[in-house]
Amino acid sequence: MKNTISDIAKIAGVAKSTVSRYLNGGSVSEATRRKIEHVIKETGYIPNSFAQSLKAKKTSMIGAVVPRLDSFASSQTVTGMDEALRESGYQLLIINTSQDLSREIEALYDLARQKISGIVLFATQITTSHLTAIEEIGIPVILLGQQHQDVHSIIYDDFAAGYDIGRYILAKGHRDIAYLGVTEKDVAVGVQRKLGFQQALKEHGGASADFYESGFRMSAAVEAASDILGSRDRQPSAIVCATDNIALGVMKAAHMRGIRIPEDISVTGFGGYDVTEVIHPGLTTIKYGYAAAGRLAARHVIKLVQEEHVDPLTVLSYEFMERESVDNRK
Amino acid sequence: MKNTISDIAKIAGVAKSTVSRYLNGGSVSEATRRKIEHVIKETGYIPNSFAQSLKAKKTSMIGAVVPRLDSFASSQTVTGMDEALRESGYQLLIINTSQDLSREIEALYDLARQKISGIVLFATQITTSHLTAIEEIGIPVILLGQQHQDVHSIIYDDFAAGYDIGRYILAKGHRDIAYLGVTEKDVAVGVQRKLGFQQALKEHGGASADFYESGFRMSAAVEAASDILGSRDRQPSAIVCATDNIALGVMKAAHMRGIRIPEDISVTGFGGYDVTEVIHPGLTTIKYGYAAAGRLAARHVIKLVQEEHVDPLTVLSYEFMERESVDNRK
DNA sequence: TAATCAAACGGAACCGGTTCCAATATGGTG
DNA sequence: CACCATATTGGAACCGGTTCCGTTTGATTA
Repeated sequence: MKNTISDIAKIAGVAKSTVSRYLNGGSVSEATRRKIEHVIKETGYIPNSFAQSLKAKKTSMIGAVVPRLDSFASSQTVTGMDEALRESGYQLLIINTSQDLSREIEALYDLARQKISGIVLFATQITTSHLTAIEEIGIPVILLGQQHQDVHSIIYDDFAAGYDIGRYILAKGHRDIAYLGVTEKDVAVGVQRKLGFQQALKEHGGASADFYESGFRMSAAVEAASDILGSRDRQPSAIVCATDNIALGVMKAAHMRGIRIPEDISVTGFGGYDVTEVIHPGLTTIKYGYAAAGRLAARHVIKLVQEEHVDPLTVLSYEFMERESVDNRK
Repeated sequence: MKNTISDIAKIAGVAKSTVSRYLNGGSVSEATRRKIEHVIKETGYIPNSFAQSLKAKKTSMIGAVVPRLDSFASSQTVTGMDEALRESGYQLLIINTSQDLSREIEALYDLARQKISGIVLFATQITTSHLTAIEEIGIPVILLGQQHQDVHSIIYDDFAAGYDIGRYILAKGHRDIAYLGVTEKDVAVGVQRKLGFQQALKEHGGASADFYESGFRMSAAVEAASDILGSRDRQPSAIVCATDNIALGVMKAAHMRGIRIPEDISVTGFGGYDVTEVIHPGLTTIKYGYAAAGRLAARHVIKLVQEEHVDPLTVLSYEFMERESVDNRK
């Protein structure tokens, strides 16, 4: 049972061009329409989409290149993208790079080979390899989470968010602060948030902060936090964390040492993961609209595919979520 | 700049069959090899994978049909699948159905159209439409999370897990128990876990349980829990929840009412989400190996594609995670 | 030196659709 | 009834690769 369009045509006693017309809404008489319909139902014929795309020279697929799937931010964003794409008749093809930069490049070429119409790149760093790849494949690309002047970008306002967190912590009276960040290779998370925070610190004056670095995973944060909490010299009264995951790690480390939050030490996060709301105490954090960002990225990339105008840079806003993890400095 | 294999051939001054041979490791002389290599580098030629798959009549893609992406279980499982597939040279195509059963059916046909080699279906319910679709598309399918005699299945041992939880709660001295479950349409989560729990109850004797139903989302669980905790008649000393999300909802509801866990009431979950470990108190729960399940599903589907033997049913084991959310009944 | 053989290569068919174009059928009009 | 516009249909070319087959070339061997 091969079931190609020629088979259908033969059985129905018509030319395959007629079957094709039937399938694509061309002019077909009522009589043959019924014949063909019957044969198709009978045989369970499913058109081969390769042959179609080969002729059409394109697909209705949009690629998403993500560093990891099992994070709150990624999965929310991807879900948002998927919704928006489906509404517009596009299909999403997700490529997970497991945080391997070289695989991001591979992914770009891979998607080009598959004649994907557009790509959303969940970026952490933009290297020259990225730029040449984007250039070479000749497919519209949207950068999500990082910006570059040569590529359409959608970013979160990490600087402003960091600034807000800084102001808030200072307004709560904290003067000895630990900032637990991540690698500066990640411009948005590692640099911008910290810069915003430092700006607040500078404007305020009279407060000092020590800067530490941790990995993105919670276990790394637990370790880093243990170092901070365990040192015998002056303890910070607040720990500002570059991500919610890190903040959760800090809270766990604190709890293991019998340090109470927020009575003994205050903690803040970044991201607005769902769990930050349900845990006790609730984590004060910055909430980004990941799903909305995904939908926006989808809409942008579709516009680019259709050669409509898209602003080269979109800055997304955020929400400040004040919960219970920050106390007034005694 | 079209850059088809014919263009390359023309520029290099050879036949396109020669270029094809060059690309696929056929016999090509050193001289022409260099010529072609040079032209390809020069033009940035990328072969069109449609044309390839059209001829090959298949792809190296495996589809995953998932009800939602933004859940811990799905994203972990998908990540595991992705890893295993990549190792074997397959690519993963994820289709998110947003918990819409009819879209699962669509997805199956969609994947068939795209000549996907195999499918892993993250199932919640198996209807006859599912079975006819699976039958009709003629592509190997693995059911993950639910079982059916006619389809290769991988399931978690939900019955045994429910039984273990029941025994544990009873051993801790609880006699008035509330079971907060989900719809029985979901055989694995809604039925099996409950049956296991009831079995433990029956074997033990002398304890009673009230059964409630909630949705899967945390907000639904908060509401359901509020009903249980708010009723004036006899309060249960323990609430057994069918998922971790529901347990988290219960914990939140309890906290909002000033009810302490585990001092005033004990709580258990199912699933083993990461957060259950970091929250306070840690949630006693059943931990499933989602990533491992994903990898296994990938291996199974690959075997099916290669027409090797696969056991029709694989039952995965689990880990009992005893934490702090259950106390001895006073 | 002639016969033999393998490597290298070109040409053509094929995968399964879509679409253009020309041929035929249909129907309405004067 | 002849004529013309329109609807329907079949045939063939094409999309961009792969592969089979037959020919050419150069080297090896008798």
